[in-house]
Amino acid sequence: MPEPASRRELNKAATRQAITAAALALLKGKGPGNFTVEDIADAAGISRRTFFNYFSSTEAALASVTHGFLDNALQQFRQRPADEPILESARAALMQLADPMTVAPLAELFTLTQGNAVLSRSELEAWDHCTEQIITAARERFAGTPGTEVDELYLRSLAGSVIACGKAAMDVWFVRCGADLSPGSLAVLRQLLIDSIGHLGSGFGSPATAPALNPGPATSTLLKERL
Amino acid sequence: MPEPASRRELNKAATRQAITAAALALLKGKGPGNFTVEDIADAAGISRRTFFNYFSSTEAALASVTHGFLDNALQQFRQRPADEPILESARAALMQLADPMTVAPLAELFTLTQGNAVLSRSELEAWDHCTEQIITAARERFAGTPGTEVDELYLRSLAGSVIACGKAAMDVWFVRCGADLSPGSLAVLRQLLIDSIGHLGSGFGSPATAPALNPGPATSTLLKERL
DNA sequence: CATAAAAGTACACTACGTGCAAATTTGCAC
DNA sequence: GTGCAAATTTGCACGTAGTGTACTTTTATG
Repeated sequence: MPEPASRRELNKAATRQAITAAALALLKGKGPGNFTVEDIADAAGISRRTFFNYFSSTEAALASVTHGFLDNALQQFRQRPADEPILESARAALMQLADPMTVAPLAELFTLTQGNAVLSRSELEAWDHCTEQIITAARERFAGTPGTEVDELYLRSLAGSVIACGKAAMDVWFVRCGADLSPGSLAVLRQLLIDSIGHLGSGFGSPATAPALNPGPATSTLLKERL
Repeated sequence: MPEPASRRELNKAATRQAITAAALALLKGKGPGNFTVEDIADAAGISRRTFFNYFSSTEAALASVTHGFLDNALQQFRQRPADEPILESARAALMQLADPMTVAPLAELFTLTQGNAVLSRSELEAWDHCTEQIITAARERFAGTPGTEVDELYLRSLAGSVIACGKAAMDVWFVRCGADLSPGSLAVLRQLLIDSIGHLGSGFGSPATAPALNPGPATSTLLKERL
């Protein structure tokens, strides 16, 4: 699909973009809960009704940021070689999240919604949606191996755990570095993602105490797949 | 706290119970989205305004079922011995969920809300809330070991993964057994919970194909803790 | 240019959630 | 049981959310 860029598609994409931009601007300017759908519509130059043609709620409009963010990782996961250990694929996909351009909007959104129950609810939904898609992707991958039936429990446990680890890494990163997008901060995020998947790969058998000044071994000894 | 049972407390608890019961009855009778807060209030014998004194929304009233369900497991987790391998504690806590009395309301709720986006959103929130509480509980446990600093990433990854595995087991169970609460069905759930935590404990290293007719080894070889 | 389809808009309507003040119930002392 | 203070319920009003519907504008196509 190189050129589905008809005028209509472009307009819709532009409108959609205008809405999320307006919503983010209002969130930054007035704080969560202090603006209405009508405010967003006015700022985006559309009618209130049209807003609802694009998003079912204010939170949905803001959650589109997270969706885009996670879709990015999912896309990475899908194009990993099928014979690669699945945790390695997950690690590679999550690593994509540490890209400045990618995390920037999410980091901003995260700092603005911290501590707001209503908004973080939509965030949860986005992560869950991503989990479902990973389950689908992983199922398709394993289905490629003929003669063996796919273990639904394995799939769902694995996908859920991977997402949980990614989320944990993001959470710890935000707490530790705030919205800092400097190379050093992103390196921290990358390491956190590696370590969380590492913990997962080692069955959480390592001690629960921080390696502190010795980040090396935690990442080097973990991803020893059994296949 | 053996007797905080003043008249006021009892009345409030009764009202709260009446609300959730009315909400569940309406959910069963009319289906999700086909009844209003006013309907619930009428059925519970209170005013619409009073409903909102107890719950912030219809979904919140229904999610209280899930909260009670998960609080049960959390309570189990808290009273496990502190020197026990943490995954074993998690397994024991999750095992509590396979009790007929405990799962019954959740199973009913689950079948009624299957495929309803609005309602499952509140369910997600409940699971996430439980995750946060497990993180707190686990942090307190590890903090008991002096001289060692607690690794936030380990904590959050672990708690998130455990919850994800519990959720995965429940999902698979519902798909496989529906709302069946027979001893056999509960045995299946118990085994699913054991297996999911087993996968987690072994770092998801076992092949992704179902053991099929050989359920034994999957559970016996997994929980080999490294401590 | 004609015309059909797609997208945006105006309007009306139900329901949600909350602040507020009046009314009712409960706990407690006398 | 009477009086009184605190807790709880209730009715009312208000702004906002979300949706159905019919109407207008924009875009694609011949």
